[in-house]
Amino acid sequence: MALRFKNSFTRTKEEFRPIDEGKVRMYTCGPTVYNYAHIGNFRTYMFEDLLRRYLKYKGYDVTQVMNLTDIDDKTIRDSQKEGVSLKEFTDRYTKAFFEDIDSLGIERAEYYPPATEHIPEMVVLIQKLVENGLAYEVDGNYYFRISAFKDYGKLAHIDMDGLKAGARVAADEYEKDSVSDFALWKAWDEADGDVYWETELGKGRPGWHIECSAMSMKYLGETFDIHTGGVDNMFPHHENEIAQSEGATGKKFVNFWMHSEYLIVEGRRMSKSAGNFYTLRDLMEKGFSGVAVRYLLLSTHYRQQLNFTLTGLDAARKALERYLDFISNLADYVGGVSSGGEAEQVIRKVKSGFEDALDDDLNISGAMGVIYDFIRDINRLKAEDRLSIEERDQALETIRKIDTVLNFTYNEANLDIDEEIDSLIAQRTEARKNKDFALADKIRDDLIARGIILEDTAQGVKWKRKV
RNA sequence: GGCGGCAUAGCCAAGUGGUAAGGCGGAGGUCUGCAAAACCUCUAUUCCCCAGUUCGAAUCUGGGUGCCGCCUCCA
Repeated sequence: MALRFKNSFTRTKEEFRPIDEGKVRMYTCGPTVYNYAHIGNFRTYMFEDLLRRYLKYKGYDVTQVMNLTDIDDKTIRDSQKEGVSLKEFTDRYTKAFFEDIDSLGIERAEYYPPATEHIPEMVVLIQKLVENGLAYEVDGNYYFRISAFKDYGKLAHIDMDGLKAGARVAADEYEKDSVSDFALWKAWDEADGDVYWETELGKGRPGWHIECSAMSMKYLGETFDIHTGGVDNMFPHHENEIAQSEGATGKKFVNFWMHSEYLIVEGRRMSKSAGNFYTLRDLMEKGFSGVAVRYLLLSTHYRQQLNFTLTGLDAARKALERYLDFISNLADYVGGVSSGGEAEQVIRKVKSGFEDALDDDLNISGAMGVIYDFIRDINRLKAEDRLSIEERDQALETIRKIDTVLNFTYNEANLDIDEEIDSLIAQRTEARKNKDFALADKIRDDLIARGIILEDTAQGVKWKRKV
């Protein structure tokens, strides 16, 4: 089956073909570094991680760019509130962002351009828009003239004439030609303090949308393959990016637009302004691991709203445990007789099922379904001692290949041997030998309280950390 | 007012014309000192409601009900 993605632009599933054979260039809207990112943000980054990992699994050479918005109203406001420089402020949250994506096993993009390091590129782009008659200046502010760009609204399918002139239009934007025109460059005012750039456009700072146009085209070219973000970015942000980019180059900006749905919490919309959000750090403080959060965020299809609950996170943790135990127990399996071709069939089935599902617009639920079928089938052969060493190795190789996409095993490196635990296990083994089960069980319970789970197997005592 | 999405078991969720995947939870069993892990069996006569098309519909059409999102800087 061919790889197909739902293209938000055409609103249909289309076969994916990159511009350059074997290479994919993608731009993923990144964080505004003014706070710890919440799990809704990470839901989107997780979808993008799945996308890039699956593209790599399919053999594509992926170049991904994720911007870091380190200059906007919020970063200025909050850094001033704290009395620290913009740089010091945004550096702190940039660092936190990278720590968090590491905790979640999200693979690094090739480029993380910060907006503040690309002011000259933005200025050039704005000048070009002025030249093309698509931008105008009022008191040092530059705006994009939407009425001059005839395709405006084609991504979000919004008819500008039909827009309700509503209460959400800020009162202080009266100087624009049209309320819908958006800012490309904002002239300095006192509230900006020492945050400004002296440029050919004057003293000021960029608008929000322009950074994505400038930086995406710098690193990926004027036309590239995939652009992603949360659905809320579709309008106006992505619509504006198209207007800015195509208005400047006259070329098609992006071939495939992909948008992830919201994560909601207990059935309600989560947002930074509503204050009902969980950061990754909040969940880790409650004792959940990054990989459990990863499992939850990854295992719901990206175009489906994900209703986050702590109960759901716990269910995800348990399902993940089954997956991890499968791999770990399979690796320890000493082998039995050959299954006579059954294992091979099971392996073939999971490979094709996994790929067919993900080829179909990243249908992760379908993919997880066939993986759990595979786990049960192999475990059954194991239970019947009908899995040879060779077959075991093939099964292991298969699940590990699959795991390059899912990446649920990245915490395994943490399972380093702890001398104290070994010594307690030895004490317990001795107690069991002496039929002192009360002591043996106490040691086991104490370890469980510390997140260490013991299993008595035919090959001896195994231990693992709670995920 | 405009645009769009969703409704499948206690919970999460796949399935877009051929007779309901998978996970969590629950019940019983095998194994075990007891557990854990694993395996086996069971857990939706049915997919929000009504009507229609069809040999056949969770899937298509029409109508209804309920929930949600976007409509100018929120992933």
